[in-house]
Formats: sequence, structure tokens, C-alpha cells
Amino acid sequence: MSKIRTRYAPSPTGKMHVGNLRSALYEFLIAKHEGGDFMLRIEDTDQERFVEGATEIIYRTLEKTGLIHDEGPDKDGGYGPYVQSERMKTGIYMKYAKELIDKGEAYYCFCDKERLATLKTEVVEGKEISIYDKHCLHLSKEEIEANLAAGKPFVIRQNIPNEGTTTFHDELYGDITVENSELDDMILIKTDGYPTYNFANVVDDHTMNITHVVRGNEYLSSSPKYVRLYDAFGWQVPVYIHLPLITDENHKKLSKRSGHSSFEDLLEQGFVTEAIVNYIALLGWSSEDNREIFSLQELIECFDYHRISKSPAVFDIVKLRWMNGEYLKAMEFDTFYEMAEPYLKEALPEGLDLKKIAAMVKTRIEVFPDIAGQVDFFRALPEYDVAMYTHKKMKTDSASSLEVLQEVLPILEAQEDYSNDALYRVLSAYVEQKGCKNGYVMWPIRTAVSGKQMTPAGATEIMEILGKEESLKRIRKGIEMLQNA
RNA sequence: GGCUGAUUGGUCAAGCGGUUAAGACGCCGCCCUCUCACGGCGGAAACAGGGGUUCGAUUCCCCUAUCAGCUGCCA
Repeated sequence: MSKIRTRYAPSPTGKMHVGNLRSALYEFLIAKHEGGDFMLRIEDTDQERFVEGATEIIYRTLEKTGLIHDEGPDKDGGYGPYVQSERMKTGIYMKYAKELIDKGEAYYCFCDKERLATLKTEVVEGKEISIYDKHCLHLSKEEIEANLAAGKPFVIRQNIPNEGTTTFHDELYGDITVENSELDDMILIKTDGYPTYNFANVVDDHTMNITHVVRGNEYLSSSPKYVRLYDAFGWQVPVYIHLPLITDENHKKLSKRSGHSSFEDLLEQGFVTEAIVNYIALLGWSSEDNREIFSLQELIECFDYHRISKSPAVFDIVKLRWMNGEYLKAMEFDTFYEMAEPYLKEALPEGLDLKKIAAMVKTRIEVFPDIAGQVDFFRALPEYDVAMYTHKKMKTDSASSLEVLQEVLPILEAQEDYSNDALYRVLSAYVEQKGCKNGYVMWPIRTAVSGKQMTPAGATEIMEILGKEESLKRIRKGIEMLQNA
């Protein structure tokens, strides 16, 4: 069996959508799992939709996610992508289109917009539905020559018979058959000389020796047309693998408006690349052994495309957050710190021990922006209600808290060593002497120094960070509040 | 409208004729605990509906419903 070759063939029209990224990922994995090659081809035949810089986004995203392609024109010591507009300069598409004309599988069409408009027969949901009537198929050789010589604009259309059926095979969906009469004579070459996606795609996939065509589900119903093209050329039809759609929480096609739909958006929201890749790998695929956490390398080893599912999947940001949290927890501390530092600096005043705070927060956040809400009280004691001192389980209330804080204040004032361990020792001694539960004294202290219901660390750790002066200040404030309550 | 496809808990998702219908996220409870989180344990929660085929259907076939995609000189 020959080597598997797949390709990712995006059109440069904007951001890298997670659906697109998943296609790239699966295409990469299908090839790599079998030791095959993965190619990148930019499909920029639509000059109107071309977005400046979009190619660079695609390039950067693939690089960052590790989906590195195996061949292409030289670029910066590596491989650049294949670009259709570049390939077009060689005249390759026109050459193949003419070959089809010679075979009677395609024909020139000189119909203008006005004539086409007369074909419109039906309007459904605001869209006009029409099927081309093969008008120009019946032009005589002389008429065609004359039109061409006169420089009349033309397109080249695929010639599909009105009789019979066409069947193609998809690895996941099985055999799919459609009536030929349902198939329009699609345009292969546009008036501007560019090939349509439909045509360029087939020509390129064949000339690039792509063995497995992996693409979105939206092509499923038009695939018979592509198969007819391969057959018309006498080319071997590739293996088709159509991927299920990814939708938003409302089961609608993921749109830019969803807010979390592009790779770049997700990075901005504080997700790490590996978690994003891992999560989208699971959107439409599952491993045999039920595992969920995979590095790219592990995905390559485990990815069996036969296990790709057929039904659409909802992009669940909540689960992505969970998975991102898993990656943060598993991350080496130094790496975590490096990534968390900007967020910590943003949220905290100068002079605090950022590393200690980072360690506190590491198992408590899912994405980096969560940090701010966790550590805000270090900067300034928030306004809080004395009701917070009452905790059923700790068996504390305003009165007990006041008593504890008043008793503990002189101890803490006398204490010089404000390290976590020393503070804990001193307070434990107090707890023992008082004969109460740990929480009975820790809860009011923690509340006083943080002013929050929940904190990323216990009372003594917080005091260590805050230092003696600030800690005492906050405790005195607490006493004052409780006295006035 | 036509065509094509899909349909297992809220979400992802195992299952490929016989199962107490896995697991994960989320949710709830308990334990751990200087709060929360982490970790551990447990719980609620699903085969879209109707016909067949079969000794037996979540699994196979048909119909209906719902959703999606296509129906562009967009990809």
C-alpha cells in the first residue's frame, strides 16, 4: 500500500476557526498515524473574498499547534504552502479544463447574467434556485470559435448527463448515491479565468497525489460531482473522509459571533495551545480506551480515523475550561509561572511574592484570566459584611469571632516570624490551649485578612504574603467592624 | 421546495442483535481540609416517535419528526 498523503486546504478568508483547525488536525493525524505526509494548500481562487494577512494566520496557527506540513515550495529554510493562485500562473487549470472539453465532459458557456436570470424558477427561503439548461452545450464549433475570437466572456462548465445516478464512497458515511438530474452543470473555470474550488480542488488533489481527501461535511452532497470529474479524467478517485460539523450551544454552525470560535480568540481568553488541540481532537473522535488527555504525539499514535463519529458535535467551552485546568495542573511550575506572570503582575501591587501566589493559584484556576478574581484581595481589603464571620460548620459567629480576634491580636503583634509555618505553629498552640477546632480560629482570621468568602490559601499563608503590618491592620479592622456590628 | 446526511443523559461520547446502556464535563451529596480548590467516594440524568425483520432490538429495514448541510462565476 502506498504512503498516505493528506492535505489541509483552507481559503484565506479570516481567522482560523476551530472547525477549520480540527480539519487540519484530523488531516494531519490521519497521515501521521500511518507515517504519511501532510500538505498545506491555500485555496485563494476567490479574489473577492481574499483577506489580507489571512494566510499568515493560517501559517502561524499551524506552526503553533505543531501541525507542520511535509512539503511545498521553499520558504525561510522550510516548506511554504502550495498556493492555488501561484499554481494558476502555470496554466494548469485551464489546460485540464480544455482536456475535459476535448473529451466532451465539459463545454464553453457564454451565457450572461441576464440569460441566466431567465432560468430562475423557484425561490426558497430567499434564495433563487435554478439549474442550468445546457444551452451552450449545443453551440456549434463555429459559434464557439467566433465567440472566442470576439473575446466574449466565458466560463467552462462540467457536462453532467441528465440520466442515471452517480455513487461515491465515503469511509465514514458509506455509499452515497444521487440522481444525475439533481446535479447542476457546475462551473469549472470562471469568467476571470480562475478555477472554482470545485475544479481546482480535484486537479490539485490529483496532481499532488493526495490519497485521502478529508474535509467538512458540507461537501458530502456535492461529492458525486467530484467523483464524476475524476472519472472524466480517468483518474483514480481518492479515499473520502467527511468530517461532522461542529456547532455552538444552540446547535447552529459555529460562527464568528460565538466569541470563542477561533483559535486566536481562545488563546486570548487564556487557553493553552495543547489543551485546545486536545479538546478539539475529541470533538468528533474518541479513543478506543476512553482516554481523554492526549499530547499531539499521543494523538498520532492513537488516532484511528474509523472512530470518527458521524453526528455533529457541540463546542462546549465549559469542558474546554476543565481540560485547560488539567493542563495547568500538570504543567511544570516554572512553565506555569512564566505564563501566569503577566496576569499576576496585572492584578497585584509591587513587592509581593509572585511565585508563592502563583503556586497557590495553580490548582484553582482553569484559564489564566481567572487569576485576577482569585488574588484581588491582596491588593486591597475588599468591602465585606460582618455576616461573613458566621460559619455554621466552623461553629463561628460574630461574638466568637470578635473574641478570637481580640485574643489572637496580641499574639500576632508579638510574633516576629511571619512565615506560614511559624504562624501556623503559634496559632495551633492557641487553638490547643483554647481547646477548640482549628477552623474556629482560622475562619475569623482568614475572613479578616481577606474579606472574602473563599481564598486561594489559608489564613497563615495569606498573612505570610501580606506581611505583619498589613495583616495586623486588617485584623484590627475586623475587630472594629465586629464591635460596631 | 428538492437532494444528502445525522439523531444514546444538558454537553462530549462508548456500544456495532442478547449489557444492571460504559466513561468524561457539568450538576448534587459525602469525605479530606486553616475557607475555596485539588484529591477520594457516591448520586440524579439518555437510546426522538411509530411500524416492521427477529426467539430477541439502542444496534438491521421503512415511515414520521427534528436538526444540519448542499441547492453560487463561495469555499
